[in-house]
Amino acid sequence: MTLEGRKKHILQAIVDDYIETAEPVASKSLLSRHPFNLSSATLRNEMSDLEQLGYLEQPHTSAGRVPSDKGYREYVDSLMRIDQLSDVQADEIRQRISTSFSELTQLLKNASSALSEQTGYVSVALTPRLRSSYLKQLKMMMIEPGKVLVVVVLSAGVVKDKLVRIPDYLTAEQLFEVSTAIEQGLCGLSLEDITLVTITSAVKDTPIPDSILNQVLFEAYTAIKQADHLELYIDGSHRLLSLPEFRDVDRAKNVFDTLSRDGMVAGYLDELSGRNGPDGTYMIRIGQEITLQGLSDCSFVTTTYNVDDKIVGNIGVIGPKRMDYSKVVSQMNFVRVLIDKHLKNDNNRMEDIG
Amino acid sequence: MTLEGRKKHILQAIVDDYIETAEPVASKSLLSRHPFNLSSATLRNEMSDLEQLGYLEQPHTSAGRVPSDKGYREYVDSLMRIDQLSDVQADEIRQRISTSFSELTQLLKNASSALSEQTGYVSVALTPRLRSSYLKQLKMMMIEPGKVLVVVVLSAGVVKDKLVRIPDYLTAEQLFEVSTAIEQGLCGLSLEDITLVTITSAVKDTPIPDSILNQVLFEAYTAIKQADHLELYIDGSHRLLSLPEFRDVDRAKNVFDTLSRDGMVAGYLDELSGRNGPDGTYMIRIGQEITLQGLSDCSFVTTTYNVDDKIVGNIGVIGPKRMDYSKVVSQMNFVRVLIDKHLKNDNNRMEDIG
DNA sequence: CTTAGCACTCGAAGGGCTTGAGTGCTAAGA
DNA sequence: TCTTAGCACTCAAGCCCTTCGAGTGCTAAG
Repeated sequence: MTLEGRKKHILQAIVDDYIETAEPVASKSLLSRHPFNLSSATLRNEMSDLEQLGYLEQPHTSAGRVPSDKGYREYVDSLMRIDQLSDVQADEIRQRISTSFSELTQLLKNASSALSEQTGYVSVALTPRLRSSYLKQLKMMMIEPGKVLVVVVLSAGVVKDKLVRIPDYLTAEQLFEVSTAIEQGLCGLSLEDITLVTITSAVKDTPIPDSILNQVLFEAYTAIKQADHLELYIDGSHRLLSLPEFRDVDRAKNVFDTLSRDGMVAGYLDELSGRNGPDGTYMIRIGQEITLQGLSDCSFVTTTYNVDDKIVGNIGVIGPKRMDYSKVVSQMNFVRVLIDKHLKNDNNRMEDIG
Repeated sequence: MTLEGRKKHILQAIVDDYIETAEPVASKSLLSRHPFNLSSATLRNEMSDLEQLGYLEQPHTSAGRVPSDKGYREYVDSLMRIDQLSDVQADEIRQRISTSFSELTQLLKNASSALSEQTGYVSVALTPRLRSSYLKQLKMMMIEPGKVLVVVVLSAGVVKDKLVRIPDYLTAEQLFEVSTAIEQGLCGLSLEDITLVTITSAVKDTPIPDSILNQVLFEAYTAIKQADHLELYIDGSHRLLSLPEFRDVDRAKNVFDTLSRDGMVAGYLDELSGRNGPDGTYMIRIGQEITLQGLSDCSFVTTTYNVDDKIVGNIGVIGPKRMDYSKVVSQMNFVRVLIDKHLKNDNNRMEDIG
C-alpha cells in the first residue's frame, strides 16, 4: 500500500518543511512555500487523509501537522532525493580525513568527527569486526625485563598491540623462542578459532618450563583476544543541545545517558549490521524502530565500511527524527567511500586519494 | 581578613546545606538542621552581615541565601573538612582501576571513569607531559613491505607506538640499520631536544641513500613527537544533566560546548598545572576563577599524579559550584594515589596494590 | 547582644481572559 | 465527484490578576 501521486508530493513537502523549520506545518504556510495548484481547503482535506492513514500527527487540534514515524519512513523510503555533495563540502571532509592515514583508530576518529561537524548531529564509528580475520604475525618485543609489547598483525592489515607483564627472569632469547612458536602455530588461524587450547598446543615442543610458559601464553592470548574487541567512537554529542527538540532537558538526558553506555550502542550497531543489505547501502532506523532504550526521539542512520572481503565495520549518525536525512545520507556515504579508499590503499599502496 | 568564629560556623553550615539541597538556605531551615543556640532573628542578622561581606548572595529579597564564589572559596580554603573514604567506596574504586595495569592510557581511562562514577560529576584525565622524559629505545618493526610500526620507549616507562609508511622497497635489514642508528644517536635525549636536525645527524654515517633515509627519518621523528602530545580523557559529561543547576539547557550547552573542545581543556589544565603546589596538593577553581570560557557555572578540582621524578599529569573533576567538594577531593586524592602506585609498580615490580 | 513580633517583599502557582493560528465542516460551484 | 470559499470551532500561548507563603528586615523590649 503506497501513496498515490498528489498525496505523495504533499507528504514530501510537509516533511521537507518540518525538517527545515521544526514547526508543525499548516496548510496555508505549506501553500506559501510550495506551488501547489490547490486551495488550502483541499490541502487540509488531503492532510486529514494523510493523518488518517497514519503518516501525520497533530500535536493538538488547532496546530499544524507533524510527520509520524510512518511518515518519516515513507519519506526516506521513497520520497526524499539524496543531495549531491557540493565540492566545498566534499573537500572539507576530505581534508579532515586525509590528515590521518594508516592508523585505523585515527582514521575512524577523524571520520567520525568530520561527519558530526558536517551534519551537526552525533556521529558514531565502530571498529571492524575482526573475528573472522586471521593472524598474520605475532611479535613479542621486550621493552625491559618483565615488560613486553605484544604486536598482533591481522590479515586485514590491522595492527594491534598491547603492553603486558611477564616474569622478569625470562630472557629476550626465551621470549623470542616462545613468540616464534606461537606465531608459527597460530598463523593463518582466524581470531575466533584461537583459544587457550590451540595456543597451548602451538608451543608444546618449546624447551621452556611450563610455569613460565603459561603466563606468557596467557598474555599473548589476551593480547590477541583484545584485538577482537569492538570499540566505539562517539563524536559531537554536545550538538544535540542546540536542537529545538532537545530544549527539554529530560529528552536530552535520555539520549546522553544511552550514548554514555557505549557498549550498548556498539552492541546494537553490531547486531543491526548482521541484518544489513549489500555494501554501500545505508540503513535508517526511525524513532520507535530503534530498539535501544532512550533513542526513541531519534533517528539512527548507519552504513558499513569495508576493511577486507569479509571484514566490515560501521559508521553512523544519530540525530532527531526531524533530521536532514538526505544531507546525512550523502555525507555519510561520502565518508564511507573515503574510509574504504584509505583502507584499500593502506593494504596495497599509498596514492593520492580523492 | 578571615571570618570570626560564629560567622565561620554559620557560613559552613549554609554551604553544607546548599550543597546538599540545592535550595537557597533560609534562617529557619538552617536552625532546624543545625543545633545553633540562636534564634532565627540573630541568624538573619549574621546572614545579612555575611551577605554584606560578600560571602552570600540572595536570588531575590524573599528567598534564602546562596553562597557566592567568595563564599565557596572561604569554604574550601578553611571551612570544609575532608571526608575519609569509606572502605566500600575505596574498594569500588580500587576494583575499577586495578583491572587495567601497565597501559597508561587504559589506566587513565579507568581512573577517570571511576572518578566520574563515584562523584557523579564530570571527570578529566590528562596524559603526562613527557617533553622532559628522554628516549630509552626506538624500534622500527616491519609489518609488511612499506608498513612499519615505530615503538618509542621513554625513560618514564611509557611506551608509545605509531604505524607509519615508508618506501616499500626498503628492506628489513636496511630498516634495522637505520632504526639502530637513530636509537643510538638519540638515546638519552629528552623529547624536547629531539629535532629533525639531531635526528639527521644521528644517521649521517648510515650507508643508505639520502632520499630513502629522509622519509624514514621523518616518520621516526613524527612518531617520537607524537609521544609528546597531550591527550585528554573526559568521562561522565552526561551526568551534568541530572543536576538541578543544569535543568537550564543553555547553561548545560555552555559546559558541553566547552568540554567538546578538549584541546582547550587540556591546554587549560596544562597551564594551570605549572602554577601548582607540591605533589599531592589539590587545586580548586571556582566559577569565575576558571579562565576557560563556558565553565563559569562550574568548579574545577584538579590534582597531579606522578609518573616519574619530573614527569607528571593531571586528573580532575568538573561539577557545579555547588559540588560536594569534600567528597570530590577525598575521592580524587584516592584515585591519584592509586595511579601513582600503579605507575610506580609498573616501572619497578608488580605487587598487590592496595 | 539577643530575640519576639510584625510588616513587607516577591516569586510561584493558579484562574480567567484574549488572541490568533489553524482546523473541520458545509454548501455551492466546476 | 472533486474543489473551494466561508465560517464556526478549538486550543495553546500570552497576559494579567490574585492568592499564598516562605522568607526577610526592622523595631523595641529583654
